[in-house]
Amino acid sequence: MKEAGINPDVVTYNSLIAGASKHCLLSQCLDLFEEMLQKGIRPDLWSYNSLMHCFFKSGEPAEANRVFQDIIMSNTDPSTTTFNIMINGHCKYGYTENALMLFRNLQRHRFTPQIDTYNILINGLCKAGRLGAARRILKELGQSGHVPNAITYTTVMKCCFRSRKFKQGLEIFAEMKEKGYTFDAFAYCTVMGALIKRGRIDEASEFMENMVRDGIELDMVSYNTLINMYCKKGNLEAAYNLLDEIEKGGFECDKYTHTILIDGLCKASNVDRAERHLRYMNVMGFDSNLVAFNCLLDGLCKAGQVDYAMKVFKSMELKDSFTYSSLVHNLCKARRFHSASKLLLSCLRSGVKILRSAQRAVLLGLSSSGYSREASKLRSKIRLAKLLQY
DNA sequence: CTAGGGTTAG
Repeated sequence: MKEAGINPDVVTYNSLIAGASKHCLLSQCLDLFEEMLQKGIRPDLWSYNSLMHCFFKSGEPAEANRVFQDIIMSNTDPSTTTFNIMINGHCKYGYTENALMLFRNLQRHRFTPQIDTYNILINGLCKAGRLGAARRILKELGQSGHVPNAITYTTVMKCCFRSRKFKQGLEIFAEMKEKGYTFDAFAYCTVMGALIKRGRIDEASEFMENMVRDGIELDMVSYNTLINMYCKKGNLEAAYNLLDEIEKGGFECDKYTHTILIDGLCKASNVDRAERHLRYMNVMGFDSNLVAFNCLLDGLCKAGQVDYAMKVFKSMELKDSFTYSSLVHNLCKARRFHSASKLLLSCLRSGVKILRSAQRAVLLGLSSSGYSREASKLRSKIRLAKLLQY
């Protein structure tokens, strides 16, 4: 455009900023913004909305909030999208109270929330584990005169599966069908994912067939679900064949694809190949391989290579509660109760949440192998940590 | 040109 002598305008810059935001390129977002100002092009609400979104996506909620304040203080009126981005961002970073407050403020003013806003809030509350609040908003949605759409249904269904209300989730799916909602890949993948997790592979298979019969084109998430299905069946050959097909079709495998395969290889007792695959993943430079590492760690332990697993564990730069819970469990299984206890203590000190079942395994292991004094010491430390949390 | 639902691990 520059070479052709066409001057970029605000829409040009907004498009670029949106693109950068989509790929989490915060510094490019800011550069574009700066460039725009230097050229004397005034950013509009779209620019600010995108910038806010980019800050949220890049883990800078405080900065996003600052942009929001700027919008409010300036002469530009925020749009519903502005509020939607804020509500979503607040929930994502655990500020569900702020999200709810913003929502209530909207209701008090001239913005009647649209179905999209309800969906965003319900989803945010569900993911933050605030099911009661989510249920209340869902009820309000019903009373508001808006009709829940496919997104609402998928959101609530996913929420049921997450909170282990499996039957209720399937009922929502049935209700969706009954009411004549068209199923898309989102709804199908939600249900298939839940079925696969519970080992009901054949049923998941049937859903996949239905999906194809419905004429829904498979996207990368659907392919990942299918690969996961093959892996859970133990058919790694089929999974790898599909991988080739996907790439021939012009799709690009993502971190989910590779993580699913790594877990599949571990579960098929092929830990060596899993480790090679993880190394390949690292060479490819995926933004996050934490889940893949967690899978490998578990696989190594289950294959009896606990020492090596500990070495890998120490080399990891990123760890989460999955890492610790699974390692503590596996150490107990290997009857290494003192190592498990040490690891559990480090979690208590750093505030990393760890499964209660893993904690119980350590306590039980210590006391049953003649270390009841250590067990009771650990028990009181667990209690203390719990008290300090609040 | 902006937001929102789906796929992975203990």
